Amino acid sequence: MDLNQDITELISQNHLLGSGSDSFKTQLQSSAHMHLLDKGQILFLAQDEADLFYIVQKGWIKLFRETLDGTQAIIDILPQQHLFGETSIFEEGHYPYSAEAIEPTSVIALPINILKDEIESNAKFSLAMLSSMARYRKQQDQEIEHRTLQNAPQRIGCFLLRLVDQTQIGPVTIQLPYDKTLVASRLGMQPETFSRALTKLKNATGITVKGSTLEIQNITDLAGYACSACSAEFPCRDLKKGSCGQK
Amino acid sequence: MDLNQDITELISQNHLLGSGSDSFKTQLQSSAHMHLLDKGQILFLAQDEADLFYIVQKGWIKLFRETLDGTQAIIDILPQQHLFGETSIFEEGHYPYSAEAIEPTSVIALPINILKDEIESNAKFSLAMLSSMARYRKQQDQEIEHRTLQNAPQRIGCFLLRLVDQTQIGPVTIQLPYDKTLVASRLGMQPETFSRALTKLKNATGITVKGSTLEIQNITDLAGYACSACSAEFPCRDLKKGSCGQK
DNA sequence: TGGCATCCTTGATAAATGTCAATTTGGCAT
DNA sequence: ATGCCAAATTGACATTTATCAAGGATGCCA
Repeated sequence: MDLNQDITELISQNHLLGSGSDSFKTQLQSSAHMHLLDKGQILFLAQDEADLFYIVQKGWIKLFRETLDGTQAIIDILPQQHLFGETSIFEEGHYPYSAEAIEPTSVIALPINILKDEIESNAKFSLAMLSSMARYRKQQDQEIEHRTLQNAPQRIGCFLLRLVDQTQIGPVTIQLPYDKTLVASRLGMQPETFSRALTKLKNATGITVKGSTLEIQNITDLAGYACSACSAEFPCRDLKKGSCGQK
Repeated sequence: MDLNQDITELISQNHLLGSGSDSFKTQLQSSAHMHLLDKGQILFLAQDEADLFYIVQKGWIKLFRETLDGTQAIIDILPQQHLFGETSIFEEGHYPYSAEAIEPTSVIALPINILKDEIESNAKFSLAMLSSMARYRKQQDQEIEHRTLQNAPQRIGCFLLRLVDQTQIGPVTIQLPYDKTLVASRLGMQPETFSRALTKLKNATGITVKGSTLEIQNITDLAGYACSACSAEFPCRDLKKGSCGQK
């Protein structure tokens, strides 16, 4: 069947899950379920009891937390292939964030117990988990640094640089992966600030913007502008891999 | 000897190292060296080759990274007992940050290979490492949220709350652990902003300030002020443990 | 094709934070 | 005690970002 085929691939292609034992992968596969989510649909809320973890099969998942008055802090916006919800293993069985589909999205639900057992019984796998956590941690460190040192236009520039093949030289055309409003909140700023900051970035680096399609004339110029307020040297090789890490 | 005594205790009391095998601890102990650092002395720089990791024995260690123009982003300021430098295991053997003593400080240097071997050979230990990383990760998530949602006075309030026993009710006297300038940079703001924000906090919550000694009249008021812009409910039990996590 | 909802942009203004400069304070060593 | 140095505060001002309000663009569905 097509579905099983897909799930098998998703599991084995995932950096973390793929490094598990065969029996682990078989077990996962046989208990996997696909969930279809509408745009805006909530998959789970922070503090919910966590029996399942997920892989994004298609679409995008927004992870966030919110204060009592409803203000949201976006933790991340995950593309295909990404794992999420698995850290509840270390959170006494509760999700540490809420998850919502930002467009029609399908996810694969997998029992978290199977993962937990594999971590505890397969030393090699727990090392893989460690290195996956380490990669994530590095990303978070970078994120904090960016929020501290970069202004709005620079954060946008940095975001764009991660969307492109950084070894390329010539002009590149890229597509924003989701709404500008979402990019804004992903970068911790208001939509209005994003809009104005993008204009500034345009004037400073010569990129062109048409809707959600951007053209970078000169990657080096963009990097010079964005990365001057960052401790990581360009190209950000760490981040390229990091951005495919697991949640 | 006193020194060996101390090191033995430091190692066994550390949440992570203490969970290692006996031979691991013996090995660590026999290759441990004490380093004395003056105020302002650099222990290592980001990107340095990492053969050693450290425990703070006495004093404070500032972890930071800086951009080309010398602007610093403080990652953390570590008190006694804290581990640091160990994540270079996952960074191809290079330190991901620089470390500096902010006052006369002694640290214990330990060979990172011993740690690496223990992680790879002792499954139980690698689980402990995992949970230590998970705790840290949670802290980082919180940190990002705070920077996104809290303003300067609230961040200060939150910082103060973590210095006190949050279950207490009556007035509490606390001592800032280090310079206000450092607290400011730890919270990602300028010294001037810190000073003014502390005045605001004073007016809003009735705390009193005399030099580096603060008195909180009513913890609940302070929490109401600071935690209203935070997704974690007060008291922040996660953070209390988290703040003793490893680096 | 028209209409509608959503997203995006822009303007005006306010609030928060950063920057620079000038004092003031407080601790420490002589 | 005195003087000195670093830390802290305060004022004036610039910059950045947020907020509120209005108008324009875009895409989708009937």
